[in-house]
Amino acid sequence: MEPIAPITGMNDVLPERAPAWQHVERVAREVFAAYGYQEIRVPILEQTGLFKRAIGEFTDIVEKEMFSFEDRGGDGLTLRPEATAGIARAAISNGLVHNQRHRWYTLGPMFRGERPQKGRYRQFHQIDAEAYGFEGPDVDAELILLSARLWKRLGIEGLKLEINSLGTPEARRAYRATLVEYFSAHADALDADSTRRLGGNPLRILDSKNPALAALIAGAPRLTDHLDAESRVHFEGLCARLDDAGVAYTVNPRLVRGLDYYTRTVFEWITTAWGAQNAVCSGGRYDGLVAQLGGEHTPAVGWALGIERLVILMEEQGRTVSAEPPHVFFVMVGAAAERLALRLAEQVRDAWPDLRLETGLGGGSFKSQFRRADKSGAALALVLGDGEVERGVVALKPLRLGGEQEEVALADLPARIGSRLGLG
RNA sequence: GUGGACGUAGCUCAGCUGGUAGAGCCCCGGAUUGUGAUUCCGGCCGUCGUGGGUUCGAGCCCCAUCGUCCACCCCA
Repeated sequence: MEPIAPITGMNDVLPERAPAWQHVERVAREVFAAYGYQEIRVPILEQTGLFKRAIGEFTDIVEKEMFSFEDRGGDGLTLRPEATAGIARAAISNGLVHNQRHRWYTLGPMFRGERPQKGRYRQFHQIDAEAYGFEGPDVDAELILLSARLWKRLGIEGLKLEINSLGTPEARRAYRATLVEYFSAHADALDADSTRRLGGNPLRILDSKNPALAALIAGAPRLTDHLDAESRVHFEGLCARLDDAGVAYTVNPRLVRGLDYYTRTVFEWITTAWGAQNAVCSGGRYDGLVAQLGGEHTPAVGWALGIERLVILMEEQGRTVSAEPPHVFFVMVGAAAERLALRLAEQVRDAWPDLRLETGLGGGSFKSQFRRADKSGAALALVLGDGEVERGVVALKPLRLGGEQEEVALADLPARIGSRLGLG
């Protein structure tokens, strides 16, 4: 039989690495709770039209990266490539945008059909923060502070914050026209990628990593010079609050984002440790999105971080997280011992609900079961063989505790385990 | 979509200028017959990614194909 292969770019998170994921998710939930953000869960599948409308028809994501298909009724469905569109849709569907304010987070898988490489996968996982109904730069600042706290809690170092403002859609449109004019005048100097972008998303030319274009880009008209007055005030408000909080940042006038829905604030937390896949967390404001999806005009802002990238970063910085070993490993040799041991194990678990007790299922000699007991990292071994069964006792052998091996009567087992391990 | 590397036991890898496969780890058993990490001994494990071709003979050469990784692009 041929084994069935996994799907390209879709990875298994094995038990060895799962504790790191759990840690990231647990800390994130705690930090969100500390700021009053509530969890919202939305479907992984949405109508294809939602993403086209939200993200933009001419973005790379929509043009060539979405996993789209028709269901049996002929409806066009798409595995979500990002979380914001679905959440904005859910807010509208559930009547949560009228005169209301919400701070939410969600977490889960996203799908984009790109070529996989380090830190980039076809199924990847994001933690996503969203705030609806807040107009001012205070929420922009809060979201950034929240993320900064997350890095601190996770012990991640070396992330740099870059921020920028794209202004209102009108200001952005005007700037875009200026930019097209500028780059068209120097069309012969552009490389292939930038020429392609000139028609679709000229702002992205500013983001080019091609050193040959550096001078040309440096001479391009600046977005910050074309900001409308209100957006400027908004941006200054954000900067002031970041200054107040002592969060270091760089204003990067070339920072634009790949998704069409951003307005005003955009930001990225980037790592200098990698090459191109350097964005660990990024987001911005999308005041027009809810209206664009058919809801009442509602200001909104949020960010998303990539769990895979965070976990890689933590590993590279030596912050590994491993599973909690069992407290107790039950060595049981012989048919009678095995049956009695399973019964006793249940009694112990009844007495100590938080105790981690692993049994030597599958049998094996004393030697091999003790080897497993040692490998499991358990502090204490329970030993049950024919001799103990006859005597009506269980042997307790400390593996990573002081003290001697002892035999205890069956009825005393839970209490004795508790006192050897120093449990409540 | 483009470019570059690599695909040998469950895992990490070795295999010289082509002569029908090795090590370590893991797992199992043993070292006075019921007690873990170390040490020693033994055991288990492979159609060398797949399909063609060249050759007396290919893991080593050629072609194709699939897959993985890295980079570009894009993004989390």
